[in-house]
Order: sequence, then structure tokens, then C-alpha cells
Amino acid sequence: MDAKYNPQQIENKWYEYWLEHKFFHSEPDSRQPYTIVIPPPNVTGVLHMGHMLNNTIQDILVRRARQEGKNACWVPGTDHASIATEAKVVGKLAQQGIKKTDLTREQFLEHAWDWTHEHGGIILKQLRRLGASCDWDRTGFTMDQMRSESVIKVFCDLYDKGLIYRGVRMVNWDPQALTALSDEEVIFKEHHGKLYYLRYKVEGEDAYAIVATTRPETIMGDTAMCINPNNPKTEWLKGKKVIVPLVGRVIPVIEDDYVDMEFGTGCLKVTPAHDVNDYMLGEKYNLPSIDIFNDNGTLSQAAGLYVGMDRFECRKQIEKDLQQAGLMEKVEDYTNNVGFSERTNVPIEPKLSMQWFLKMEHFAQMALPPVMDDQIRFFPAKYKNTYRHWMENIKDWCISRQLWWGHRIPAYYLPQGGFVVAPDASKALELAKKKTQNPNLTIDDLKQDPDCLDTWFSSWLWPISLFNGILEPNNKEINYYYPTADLVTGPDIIFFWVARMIMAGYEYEGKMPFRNVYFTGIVRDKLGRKMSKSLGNSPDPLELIDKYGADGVRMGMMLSAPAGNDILFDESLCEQGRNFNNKIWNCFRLIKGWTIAEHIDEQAQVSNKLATEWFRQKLAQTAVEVTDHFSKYRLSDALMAIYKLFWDEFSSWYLEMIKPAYGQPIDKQTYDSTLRFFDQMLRLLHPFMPFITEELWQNLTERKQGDTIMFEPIDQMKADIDTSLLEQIETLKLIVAGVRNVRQQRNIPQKEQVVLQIIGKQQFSDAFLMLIRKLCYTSEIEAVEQKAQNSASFIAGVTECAVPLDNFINKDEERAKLEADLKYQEGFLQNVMKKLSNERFVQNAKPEVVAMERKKQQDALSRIAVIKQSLEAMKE
RNA sequence: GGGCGAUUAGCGCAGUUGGUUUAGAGCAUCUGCCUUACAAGCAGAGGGUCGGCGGUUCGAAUCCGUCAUCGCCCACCA
Repeated sequence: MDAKYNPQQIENKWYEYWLEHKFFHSEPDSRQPYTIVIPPPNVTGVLHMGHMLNNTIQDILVRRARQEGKNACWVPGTDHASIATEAKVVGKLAQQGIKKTDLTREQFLEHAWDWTHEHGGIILKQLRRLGASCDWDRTGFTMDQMRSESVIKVFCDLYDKGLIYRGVRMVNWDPQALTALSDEEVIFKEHHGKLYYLRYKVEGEDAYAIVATTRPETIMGDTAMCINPNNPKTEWLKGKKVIVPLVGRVIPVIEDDYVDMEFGTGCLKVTPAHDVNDYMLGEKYNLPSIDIFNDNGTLSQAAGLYVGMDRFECRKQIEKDLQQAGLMEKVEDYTNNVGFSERTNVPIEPKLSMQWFLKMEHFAQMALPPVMDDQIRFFPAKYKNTYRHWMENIKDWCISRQLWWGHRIPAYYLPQGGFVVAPDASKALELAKKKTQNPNLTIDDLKQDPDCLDTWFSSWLWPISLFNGILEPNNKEINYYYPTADLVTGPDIIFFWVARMIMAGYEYEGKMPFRNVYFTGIVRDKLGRKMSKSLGNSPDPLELIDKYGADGVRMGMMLSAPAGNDILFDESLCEQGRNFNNKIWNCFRLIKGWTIAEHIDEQAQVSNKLATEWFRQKLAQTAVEVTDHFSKYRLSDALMAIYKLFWDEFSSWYLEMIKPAYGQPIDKQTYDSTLRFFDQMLRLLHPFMPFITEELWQNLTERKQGDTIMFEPIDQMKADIDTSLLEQIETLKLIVAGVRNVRQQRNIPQKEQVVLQIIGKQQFSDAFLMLIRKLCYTSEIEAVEQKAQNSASFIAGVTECAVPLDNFINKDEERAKLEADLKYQEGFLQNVMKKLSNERFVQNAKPEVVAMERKKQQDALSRIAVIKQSLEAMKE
């Protein structure tokens, strides 16, 4: 065996083995189910660090559940990502010189499917490298047949329930993607722009009203000016009319206390077609609405001026023209918030258009309480606030998108106006005939709505539709796997996805979709920047796996990723993971290299017995700790506990305690215990590092084909842990460390034996002393009343120890050390006394606390006495 | 503009209803070691007035108030 662990071949081998034996596959049975549905990544996406974190966590939870004997089922899949994918396909076609508008819908979809088949599922393949134990037989896609039919069925159902409606509303328009967006898809960013002060001539007077605006290009859409009726500064404008600069249109001055008297000049220009607030004013005062933009953000015929020019070009040009016409009072620098499209990153244009909406009030009422009273638990819980705020201020969901890639809205328009909603064309025809009383209607007379549904309108059904719960309610699978156990996702999609899944869950299953939601942090680089393609600061996960092994990378991800905290990713974390793998590997090499003794070395057996009994307890203690961490989703803490157990307790202490001299055999009992410990630790570790644990477990003893560590349970010792034994070994460690310290400070080589004196009447067992002798290479351990004159002393807990040094001793140094220690102990004692001499403390504090302070006092006093005695002795 | 969260060692963090040896691990740092499992290692060491101020309490990193800095979410001030 190589001295270094080499993950490459090993990982591949075991992943194939697991697949071959269908260990990841789940079917409903009598066991308790444990279900996770993957947050479906974009079908054409590639794996990034966020996925790595997210899926590592899911895999850890799933593998742990398997060990606990649950029927674990992790369902993978992908999302069709309507806008993102359509944008990619449009981009690719553009490279070939093809415009989307040149194609029919069918032709375009063909290209889109080609693209999907070409790039689709790459990300799922990549997940296998990570070790993800998904049930691949169940892989779903939001646009496969079952999921598509589910979406359409739900749409029809909600329409029939009166929850979906169609109407003209002010929506967020993306002029690049040419589609409406939901409020959630708009990201507000600070924008450094300008505030323009425009002069509106008052009709029939030689006076000007000044209006401050950030968007002078919208003046062609102005249909009123608004002032606050209570503003004395604009009092003079009441009842007058003003002339829109350049345009020359005469518009009325209206009054509404919506207008902020403090802002700008107190005059607001009203453009009902292009601003949400202005739209409201327009409705209120019955103003005409002039839509001056085309869908792509260029000026339309209706603008009359600058027709065909881009909106931002127009802004520049109109600034110049206003200046020239003397209609620009001034221009100031100004910073405000501008909404950008989440996908295309272009500024959103508020636009009036006909869209489909889902009423949300009903859903919010259902979905809020279970989260607030912890039927669905959020980790970390702080996101409950965010969730509540959104639910309490919910707005209707714009679900239609002017896209082709997605689920087409199942609404069919009738020749004479009106529409019907039905799952397919023939059903639509039936309805249409009934509605129109026209039996001669044909399918060709019906025109299906060209729009698609928002991607999230399919994702919100994911935990149900994956088990066919929409099309076939109460089927065996949905009844078994639903509700799922845990959802692991980022807080950025709490509204997009988490909240809406909860809504759909209650609407269609009458139950929560998941019991716990684990919100991961965002993966950032060392400098705290979000990882992004444009910054080029995101490492390629597959290259990391090549370099450090999947187990190493998984550990790197977990090491500093408490739930909800952003993680600053640093490759050195993977290095730490890899180093840990190597440590485990070398422990294994050591143990497997031992031979078993035919004759029993009784001496060694005595101390080995103490060591194994101690470690058995330590292991049990850690197992309990790990279980506790898991119950709170503190996976990093769980891993750290195992890491310390393995590295510090097992490797550095236990193995050194029982290690036979070079070439010597070990007794069978100790050997078997050690293998058991190793086995148990591999099991504890398996969810975090599946590959190396399987490899070593398989080689620990003889295994059969089909054996796997995956289903091996973790012993949870129910018996009380013997804390006195654990404490005893802690004292042992202090003594050993004390001796090692003396060696280090006096430059006494490892190979040179020393004598250890233990002062006072401390009673230690033979086994205990033997272990000390072994761990710090002492020739003799003496129990003495008085330590040797020339010796280096230290206190291990409350036990004074000394190493006689003959010539080695430097009295001044020794004295200085003792004095420093004395000072510390006295300070400590003073602290304790302060409490104990306070009557109210003694009266009010819990008895255990007071007793603890008394014990501290005792210990400190005895330590001080020992030190003083030593100092006395040195004077002679 | 409103809300939420954070601030503890050089770094990223833990600290569970206030009391467990005058604050804890990990990484990094420093010192000494190539000791036949492991230098991707071993053995040791140093390092923090728990963001500032005020308060409650016998007792505060922990509870309250306030200020400061950072982050996130929400919001229709042109």
C-alpha cells in the first residue's frame, strides 16, 4: 500500500459498484421513508460551487438516513429554465445568423430540444463525480410528459377554481427577452444617473413650471402634471394647463397628495403608460395613456418623435434637444434604484399588457401558519421573518411569459372573442362548442394562447409531480414518499420556490411538501466576492475533484459551512480534506500491518485493556454528540467532532497507547477492538466521505460481493458513559504532555529515558502508569513525598509531577516559571473568592454552581500550596 | 425609507434557557523533530479587555438600551 491515498481509481470503482447493485434505488416498503427532492438545476447548466455545497449536504443527509435504516430516496432532476434556456438558444441561433423571428414556433422548439438533448443532463453526470447517491431511475425533468401534463392540469384546475385570471396590468417588461416578468424576477440596483429639470410652459402665460425627472425620454407619454394641493409653492398652478416641452401637447395640472412636496420642484409629470405610480394616478383621474415604447425598448409611432430610437439613446438626444430649445432648467447627478431583469440584466420597463395572473391571497393564508408555528422548520430560523413579510404583503403572481420554451398556456381563443381553458385542443373544442352554441366549430377555429408559463409554475409542483401526485392523486408512491423530509436550498429562492412549493403542497396534498428546510449560504471566494463567471473567480468543481478527490472536496465544503452562513471558499479547505483522507489511509496501513500474537503478553494486555475501554467510551461519547449535531443540522460540527475523534483521540492517543514495538505482534483482543473502532469511525464518517470509507471498510476484513458500508448502522451506546474513566485519561494526557514539555524545553532527546516523579498520595493503577511510561518514554515512575532537588515540575490537573534533571536544571528559569504560575493561580483564586465571599451569590446561585466554585477554590488552594512549597525548596 | 442578521484569536467560526477552572475548537503562525503508519506528518508554544458606551443582575460574550461598522431582504418618491 502506498503511503499516500490516491482517490482517482477508487472513487470511480465504488460509484460503479453502488450503481451496479442499485443501492441508491428506492421502492416503497414497510420502512420509514426519508425523501429529498433535488432543487432541479437548469437542464443546460454546468456544475458550480453552489451546487457542490448544496448537493454535498443533501448527500450527507441521505446517506445518514440510510444508515439509520430508513428507506432513503433522493430524487434528481432538471429544470427547463424557460427564460435562461430560451436566451441561450436565441444566442446560439444568432451566432448562426438565424433570428428567432425568422422561425416558426415549431422550428424554434426543435432547436431548443436539440440544445437540451445536447447539453441536458451534463450537470447530473457531474454530480456523480461528487458521489451523489441519487436514485437515478427516478430522474425527472420539468418539461417531460408527466410533469408537463401535471402543470397543465393544475393550470386548468386553478382557472376553474377562479384563482387564475387574465387582465391588463402594469407588469415588469424585459425589453431584451421580450417578456413579462414576475416581481421576484426584478432586481433593484443602485443606479448613478441624472435628475433633469424640465420647463413646462404654462398655457397662455409667460411662465414655466419646472418638473424634475430621471426619465426625460418619457415626456412624449405625458398626459398630465400633478401637484400636491397643500403645497403653497405650486399653488399658482392650480387649475392651469401646461405644454409638454418639444412635444407641444397641452396637458392639465391635476392635484393629488401622493406628490411629495419636498422632492424636486413639487411638480410631477404623469406618464400613465410607463410608471407604476403614474398608472395609478391615470386610473384615478381618468387620464389617457400613451404607450411610447415598442416591446424591444425603442420609441414607437405613438411617441411621434424619435421613432425607432432606443430608449437610452433617446434620453441622450432629448437632453441635447431640450438644452437647445432652452427648455432644460438644469441637470443634477442623482442616484436612485432601478429595476433590472434577473436574467438579461437590462433595465425593466414598466409596461401595460395583457397577462395571466394567479391570485395569491388564498395561498398565502394556507402557507404562512405552518412555517410560523414550526410544523415546517427553517434552518436557520431567521428566514421565518423574511417568509412572513413576503406572505403578508403578497401580490398576485404574473405567470405568463412571452416565450416559446416552456409549458404553453392551455387557453384557446374563440373566433368571436372570449376563450376557453382546457387541458388539450379537443377538450377545448368541446367547451368552445358549448360556450358558443356553435356545433360547427373546428379545432382550426381555435387559437391557443402563444404564451408560456413561468418556469416556477412547474417547479412549485416538484415534490408532488415527481411522484405523479397531480395526475394520479393518492397513488402508492405519493402516499409513501410525501411529505418529503428535508429540502436543501439557497435563501435566494425562498420566494421563487420554497414558499410556492408550500402553497402547492397544501393546495394539492393538503400537507406540507417537506418538514425541514435547510438554507445553505452563498459560496463566495476568499475575498468575500460572490462567485461568478464574469469575475472568473469560481473554480471548476471537477478540477478540484481531480486534484483533491471527491471526499477531500466534500470535506472542504463542509468544514466551514454552518447553515445559513455564507462560506468563503478557499482551496486550502480541500487540502485539509485531502490531508484528513491521507491520515485515515495511513492509520489503516498501520493497523493492517500488525500481526496477531500467538502468546499473550500479559503486561501489554493490562494497559491495552485500559486503552480500549477508554476509547470505547470516547467513541460512544462522540457518536452521541454527532447524533445531536445532526438533529440540529449542524453538519460542520458533526464532521469536526469526528475529525477530532479520529485524528486526536484515535491516532494520536489511542494508537500510540496500544502500538506494539516495531515488528512485534499485538494481542488478538486489542486488535479486534481496534478494528471495531475503526469500522465504527468509518461508518460515522461515511456520509461525509463516502468513497474512502467504502474502500477501507471493504478491506478491513473479508467482504462478500454486494456488501457495502452504506447500510451499516452506527452504534448508539445507550449505557451511561463512564465519565470518571474519561477524566482519568485526561489527567494522563496532562501528565504525558507535561513530560514532553520538559523534554522540549530542556532539549532532552526522544530516545533518552527520564524518570517521572509523582508527588503525594495519588493512586494510579499499574495500567495507567504503564501507558504513561510508553507514551513519554520514562524508565521509572516513582511515587514520592518530596520531589528531587534538581527537577522540572509541573501540575497536571491537581497532581504535581517532577522530572529530576541533575545538571539540566536552570534554577532561575525554573523559579520564574513557578512564579508566573503562582501569579496566575492567585489571580484565579481571587476571582473565585470574589464570588464566594459575596453573600448574595451564595444565597441566590444554584447549589451546583456554588459547589463548583468551592471545588475551584479547593483546587486552586492546593495548587498554590504546591507551588509555594517548590519555591521554598529552591531557596535552600 | 422599513425590516432582519452579524460584529468573539491573524483568518473563517462555535459558544444551546446568564454561572462548568479568570473565553473554545479548526486553519494559519512560531519552536523543535525526516522517531520504521503518515513531513499531506509528529511533539510543543504563543495569541482575544468577546465592536464602543450605558443599564439590569450576586454574576453578562450571553438579557435590555444606544451608537458605530458590515451584510441581507423588502419598498411605487419622480
